[in-house]
Amino acid sequence: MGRQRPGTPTLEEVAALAGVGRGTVSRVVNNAAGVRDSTRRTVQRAIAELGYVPNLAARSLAGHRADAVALVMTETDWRLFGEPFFTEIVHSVGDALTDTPVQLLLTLVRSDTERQRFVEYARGGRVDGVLLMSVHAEDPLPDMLAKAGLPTVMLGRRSGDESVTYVDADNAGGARDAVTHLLKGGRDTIGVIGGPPDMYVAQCRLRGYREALEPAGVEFRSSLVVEGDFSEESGHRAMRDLLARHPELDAVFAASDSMAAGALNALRAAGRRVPEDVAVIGFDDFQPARPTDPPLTTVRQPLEAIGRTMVRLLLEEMEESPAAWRHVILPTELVLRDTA
Amino acid sequence: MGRQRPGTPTLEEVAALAGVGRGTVSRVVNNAAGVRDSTRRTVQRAIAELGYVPNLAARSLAGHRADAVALVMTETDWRLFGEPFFTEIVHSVGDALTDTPVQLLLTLVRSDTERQRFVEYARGGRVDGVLLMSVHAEDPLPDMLAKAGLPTVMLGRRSGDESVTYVDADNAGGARDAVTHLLKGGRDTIGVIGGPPDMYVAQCRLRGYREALEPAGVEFRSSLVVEGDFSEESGHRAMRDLLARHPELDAVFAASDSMAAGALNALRAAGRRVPEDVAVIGFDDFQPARPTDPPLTTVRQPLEAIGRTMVRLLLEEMEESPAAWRHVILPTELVLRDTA
DNA sequence: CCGGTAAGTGGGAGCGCTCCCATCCGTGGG
DNA sequence: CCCACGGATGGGAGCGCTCCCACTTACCGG
Repeated sequence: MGRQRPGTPTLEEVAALAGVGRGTVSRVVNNAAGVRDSTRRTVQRAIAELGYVPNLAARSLAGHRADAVALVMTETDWRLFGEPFFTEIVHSVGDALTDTPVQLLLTLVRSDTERQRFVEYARGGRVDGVLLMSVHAEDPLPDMLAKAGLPTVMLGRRSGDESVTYVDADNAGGARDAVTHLLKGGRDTIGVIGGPPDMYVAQCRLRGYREALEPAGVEFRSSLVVEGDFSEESGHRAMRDLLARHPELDAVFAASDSMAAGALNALRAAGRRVPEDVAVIGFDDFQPARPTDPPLTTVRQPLEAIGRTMVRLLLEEMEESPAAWRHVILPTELVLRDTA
Repeated sequence: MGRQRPGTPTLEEVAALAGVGRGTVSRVVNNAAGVRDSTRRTVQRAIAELGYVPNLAARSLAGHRADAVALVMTETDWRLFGEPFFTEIVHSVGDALTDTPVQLLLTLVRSDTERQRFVEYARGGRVDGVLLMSVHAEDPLPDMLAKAGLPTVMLGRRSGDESVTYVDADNAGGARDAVTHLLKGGRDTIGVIGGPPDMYVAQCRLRGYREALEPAGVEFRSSLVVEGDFSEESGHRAMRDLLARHPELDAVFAASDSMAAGALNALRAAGRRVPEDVAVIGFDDFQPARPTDPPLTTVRQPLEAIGRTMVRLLLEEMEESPAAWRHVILPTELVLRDTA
C-alpha cells in the first residue's frame, strides 16, 4: 500500500484540457443538467483522451455518500442455507441494483474480528446501507448498525418485534396454508417436523400449524411435534420418531424441504406410501430444488421478491431516513406436486 | 443518499476534547509510535467518549489507499464450481486477511453493466487490489484491471502465458500422478473424461495424462478421450461412450470428481466392478466432498494454499508494485481411496 | 553551564471532489 | 436602446484525513 498508481488524471486536469471549469466537468461526469451540448461533448472528449476516472474517495468525502451497499452474511448463513437460497437472494438483490449506480459488496462476517472490521468499514462511510442475511437471535450486528444510524434491512427477524427494518416471508401463513390443505384432503393426524425452537422462523411455522388446526376443530397434540435442525438427516430421524409414536399418522408438515426429503426417505424405509398412506408438505422451494421422489408439495418462499423488497426499502431509507422501522411480510405460495 | 448521519465526530473534535493536536490523535488512531503513554490514554478516552470512528473516505483520499481488496466472481464461477470450491477459497482468503486491516469484499460480475461498474469502483480507488476467481478465456476483466495498474491476482489462468499474476494448481502434474498410479497398478487401457477443451485447466489435465503414458511406453489413443463439461451427468454419458468404444477398458481418469461420480454410476449400470474391473480416479477433492460409493480415489487441489498464496502475492504487489508478473503453481496430492 | 540530540507534539498543506454562489452572457420585453 | 431574467459557467470553500516538517521540551555528555 502507500503506492500511487501512476498518472491518474484529476477533474482539474480534464477541465484544463477541455478549457472549462471544474464545475462543468463535474456536471458532465455526473450527468447533471445545465451544460450546453457542445460543451458537454468537448468535456467528454477530454475525459476519454485522459482516461479519466473519478476518485471515489474524494467523491465520498465531498458528497457524503459511498454509492455502495453491503450484503452481510454470517458464518451461520453460509452453511445453513446452502447455495440455492443464497444464490437467489444475491441475484435478486443484484438485479434490483442494476439500474442504480450502487455497487453491491458481499461481506462475510465469521468472527468478532471480522464483525468489528466490518462495523468500522460501514460506520466509516464506505457503504450507504447494509442488507443483512438472516440473522441469529444473539447477533449484535443489527443493533450496532442501527445505533450507528446506518440504513439497515434484515432478511427475516430475530423475534416478534424488531427495531430494525426487515423483510420476511409469511412463515405462519405458509404453514397454515399447508396444513389447511392437508386437513381439507381428509388428513387429521398431522405430524410436524419443526425447526430449532430458538429460531423465530421455526416458531412462526409451528404457529401456522396450530392456527390451521383450530378452525378445523382438530386438537393440537404436542406429541405430534418433533424438532429438527433443518437438515435432511434430522428430518429422517424426526420422521422415524413420529412413526414410532403415532403409527396412525396420515400426514406430515416439515418446516423445510430438506427435512421433508429426509422424511420421505424414512417413510419409504418404513414401507409407507406417499401420499396414499402419508401426505407430506415441505417448506422453502428454493430453486433449483433437488427433485425428490415423488416430487414434493411445498410452500414456496418468494425469494426473488424478498431480495427486491429489501433493496427497495434500503434505498428508501438511504434517501429519506424515515423515523420508523418498517416490517414487510411477503406472501408464500403453496406449490402442489405429488406428495399431498 | 445525500443524507448525513448525525454527529459523526471528527479527528479535530477528538483532538480538541483531549487537548492535543490533530497529529497526535491520528497517531493514536493508527497505532503509530511516538506518543507518550499518558497522552495516548487521554486520547483514547476522548475517542471512546465521542464514539469516534475514522472517516474512511478522508483516510483514503489523504492516504492513497483503501484498506480493502475485492474478490471477484463471474457468473460462470458462480454456477460451475458450486459451493465447496467457492467456500474453501473464500474462507482461506478471509483467513489470510485476518491479521491485516484489509476488508474483503466479494463482488459478483454478471453483466457488462456490472463489469463496468466494478472497474470504475476499483479504478476509483475503493480497493487496493483484486483477486479474480477462475476466469474464462474471453474475460476482459483481468486485462482491464492490469491496464489500470491495479494489483491483480488470478486463480487459475486463461492460457499458457498470462501477463497477470496467477496462482494455479499443478493440473498437469496431478493428472500425471493419477495416471502413473493407474499404470503402476497394471492398468493399460486408460480412458479419460476430459473437461471442455477450450478451458486451459482441461487442457492441462489432458496433457498430464499424455505425459504419464509416454515413460510407461503406452501409446496415446485419442479414442480413449471423451470430453465432458465437469458435470456429473456429462461424466455418466462420457463413461457410457467410453465403454461402448472400448469394452476392454480397465481404468478411467476423470478431470473432475463430479464427472468421476457420473462415471461410477455408469460403470455400475454396466455391471463393471470398481476397482476390480475398472479403476477410477477423479480430480478436485473439494471439501466436504459428497462421498461416492466406493469412496473415490482422486487428486486433491490445494485450495487452502491457493487462497493463502493469492492473498500473499496480492499484498506483495500492493506493497511493492513489482515489475514482473508472478506465476505460482501449487502441487496437488493424490488421495488414495477405494477406486484405484 | 551550554550546545546537541532525540522524543513528543502541533498544525500547514494538500488529497480530488461536490456544493453552491457569484458571475457572465444572451435574449426578450418595455 | 436599456434592463431584467434565466441558463450556463467558473471557482471558492470546504469534506476529514495523512504526511511531514517545524517546533518544543527534556535530558545527555562535554
